[in-house]
Amino acid sequence: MKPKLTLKNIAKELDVSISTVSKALRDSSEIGEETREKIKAFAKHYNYKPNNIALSLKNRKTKTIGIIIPEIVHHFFTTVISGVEKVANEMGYNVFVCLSDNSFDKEVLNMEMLANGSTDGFILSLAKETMQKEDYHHLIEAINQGMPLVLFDRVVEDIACDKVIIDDVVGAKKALQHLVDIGCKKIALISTVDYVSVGKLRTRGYKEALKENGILVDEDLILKIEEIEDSEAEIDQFLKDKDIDAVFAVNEHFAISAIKSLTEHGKIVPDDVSVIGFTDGELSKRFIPSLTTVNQHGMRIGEESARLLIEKLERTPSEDEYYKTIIVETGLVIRNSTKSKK
Amino acid sequence: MKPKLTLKNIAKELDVSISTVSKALRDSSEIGEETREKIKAFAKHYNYKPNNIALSLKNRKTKTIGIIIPEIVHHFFTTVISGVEKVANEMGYNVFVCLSDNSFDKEVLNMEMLANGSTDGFILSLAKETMQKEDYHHLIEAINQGMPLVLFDRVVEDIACDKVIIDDVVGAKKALQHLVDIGCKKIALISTVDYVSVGKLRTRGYKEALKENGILVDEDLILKIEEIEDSEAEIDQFLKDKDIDAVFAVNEHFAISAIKSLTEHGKIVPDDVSVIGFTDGELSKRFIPSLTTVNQHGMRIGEESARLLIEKLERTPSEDEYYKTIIVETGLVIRNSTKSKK
DNA sequence: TACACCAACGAAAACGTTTTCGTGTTGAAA
DNA sequence: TTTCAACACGAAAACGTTTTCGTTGGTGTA
Repeated sequence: MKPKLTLKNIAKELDVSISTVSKALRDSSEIGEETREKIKAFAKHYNYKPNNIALSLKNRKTKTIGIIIPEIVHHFFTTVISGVEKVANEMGYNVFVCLSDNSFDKEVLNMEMLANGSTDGFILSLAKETMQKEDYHHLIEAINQGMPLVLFDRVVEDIACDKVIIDDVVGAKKALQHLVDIGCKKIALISTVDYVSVGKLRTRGYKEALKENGILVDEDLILKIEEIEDSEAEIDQFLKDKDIDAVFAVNEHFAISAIKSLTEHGKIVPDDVSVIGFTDGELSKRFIPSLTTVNQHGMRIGEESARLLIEKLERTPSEDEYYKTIIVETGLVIRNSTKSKK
Repeated sequence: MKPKLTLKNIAKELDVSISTVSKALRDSSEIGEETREKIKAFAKHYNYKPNNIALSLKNRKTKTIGIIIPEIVHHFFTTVISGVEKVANEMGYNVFVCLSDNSFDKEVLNMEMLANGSTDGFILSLAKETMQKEDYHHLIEAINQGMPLVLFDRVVEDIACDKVIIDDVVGAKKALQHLVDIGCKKIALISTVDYVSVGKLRTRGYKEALKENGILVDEDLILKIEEIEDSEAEIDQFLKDKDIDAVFAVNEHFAISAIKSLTEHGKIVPDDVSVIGFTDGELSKRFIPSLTTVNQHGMRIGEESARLLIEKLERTPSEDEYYKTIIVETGLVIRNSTKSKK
C-alpha cells in the first residue's frame, strides 16, 4: 500500500514547490511550458487524483447532495433516487442516500449528520411520523443555516423551499373520470389516513370528480388505512358484500389486495368490478390482470428535484430568494383491471 | 443566513484560544472547570456542530462507506441497501449510494469519484458489463490504494477481498429437490447467460440436483436469456408446447413470465406445472398464485457486507491480511405456485 | 530564597488543496 | 550601464479541526 499521491509528494519528487504543481495541473499560464509538461506527465503516469475532502474544505462546498426518503423498499422511491442520481451525476454531484424508516427521530438524525458539512443541500420526502407530529423545526433550522432544501411527494405547505409534487387531485380525478366513462357508478375508495398529504389530496380528487359527475359521495364507500401491515385483512373486511362496480386505491398494494378480495368473493375483475391503483410499479405491470394505474413518474420527480436543488446551489446566494413548486403531471396507464369503454 | 459557527468564532466570542475551545468541548482535563463549562454552555446554546469535512481531512477517514449497485429499481438490491444502511448507521457511518446501471464505464467512474477521499471503503456488486469484459483493473487499483472492498452477490473469484454471497448452487438444489419431492420429473430451467455468475451457479445446482435424483439433463429444457427486455416473448416461445411438469426460474420476473405463458396455453399452475423462482420480492408475495421462491435474504447480505467492511476499516492495518467469504444461506419459501407434496 | 512543579492556557503544525502576493531572474529598451 | 517589464516560480494564508509542545503564573517544599 503505497502512500497516497499528493501535491506535496509530487512537489518533492520533482523538486518544485507545491503551488507550482497545483498551478501546472490546472494549466495556469504562470508556469513555464517545460515544467508544466513535466509535472502533468508525472501526475498522469502516477495517476494523481486531487483529494476530494481537501477540495471540499477549501471550497466550502462538497459537490454532493443528500436525499432522505422514508423507505427504500418501495418502487416509487427507488425510481426517484434513480432520477436524482442521473441528473446529479451529469452535473458532477454525488448522492448521499439516507433512510428515515418513517421515523421522526431518524429523519432529524439524518439531517444533522448531513448538515455538518457533508452535503450542500437536501432532497427530502417527509417521514409519516413527521407529518403526524407536524414538527418541522429541523427543516427550518437547515434552511436558516443556508442549506437549500427540496421537498418532494410528501411535502408540507408552509415551509419556504422548493417543492416537487404531483397533481394528486388531478391524478385522482383522471382515474375517477375514467371509471365514470366506462360506466361505473358505485365507486369505492381505499386511501390512507388524512395526515399523509397524498392520501388527503387523492381523497379530495375522488370526491370532486364524483360531484362533477353528479354522483353522491357515500362515506360508507371510503376506507382509510392506518397500518399498511394488516391492510389486506382490513380491505377484505371492507369490500366483503359491498355493492360496488369499481375501486380506486391510492397505491398498488391496496389495489391488489382489493382484487384478491373481490376475486375470492366471486366477483370478476374487470367485468364485475373495475380497479384502478395509484403508483405504477412492477407489481401493476406484471399482475394478472395487469393494473390500470395513475403513473407518478418518479424518475421525473427525482430529476426535477435534483435540477431544482443544483440550480439553487450554483446561483450566487445574493439574488433574491423565491421558491418554485413544480407539479409533475400524472398519466393514466390503462391496462386490464378496468373494463374497456362501453 | 448567519455565518456557520466554528471553533474560531467561539474562541473570538469568548476571548480564548481555538485550542482551548476544542479541548473544552472534548472534556479535556487541561482546561479549568470554569472556562470549560462556559464554553460548553455557549456551544450548546448556539448549537455548535463540528464540521465533518474538516474532521475527515484531519483524521484521514470519512466515516462513510460507498455502495455501488448495478440497478436500484430491483427489490433485491434495495433490501441490500437497507441492510447496509442499518448497520452502517449503528456504527456511526454514512452511506454513499451509486448506480452503475450495469455499465462498466459508470462503475469505473463511480469508483474513482468515491476513491478520492470521499469514502473509506466500498461495497460493490459488479455490473453485468464488467463481468462480461472481465476487466477488474479498477478493483485491483482500489485495493492497492488501501481501500477495503467487499463484493456481494455478483462477485468474481480471483479478486483478493472480502465477499458475501449466497449459496447459489445449494439454493438451486433446494428448489430442485422440492420439485422432485412433489413428483416433478420434466423440469425446465430459465436462466441468464453464463457470464453472470449467479446464472452459471444456479444452472450448476439445477444440473447437479437432477443427476443426484437420477434424472437426465436435457439441454432442450434449458433457456438462457441475454436481454431482460424481451424476455417475456422469448420465454413464451420457449415454453409453448414443451412437455414439462415444472419450471425453475433464476428470478421472479422469469418465473412470472413463465406462469403467464403457461396459463395462456391452457396449463394450470400449479396443478399441471409447478413453478419456482429465485429472489423473494414483492412480486412473488402478491402474485396470484403467489410464488414459491428461493429467498436470498438481501437484508442479511447487506448487513454482513457492512459489518465486514467496517470491521476491516477499524482494525489496525498492520495485522496480517486475510479475506473472508461469508455465505448467507438461502431459504425456500413455499407458496402456491407449486403442488403440495403428494 | 531558590527551586521544582502543577494547573491553565496558547501557538503552531498538520491534513491537502487553491490563490494571492511576493521575489528573483531574464531580456530589452533608454 | 541603468531601468523596467515580463516571466517563472515560491511562500504563505486559508478552509476547520486536533494535538503536541510550549509558556505562563502561582504554589509548595527544602
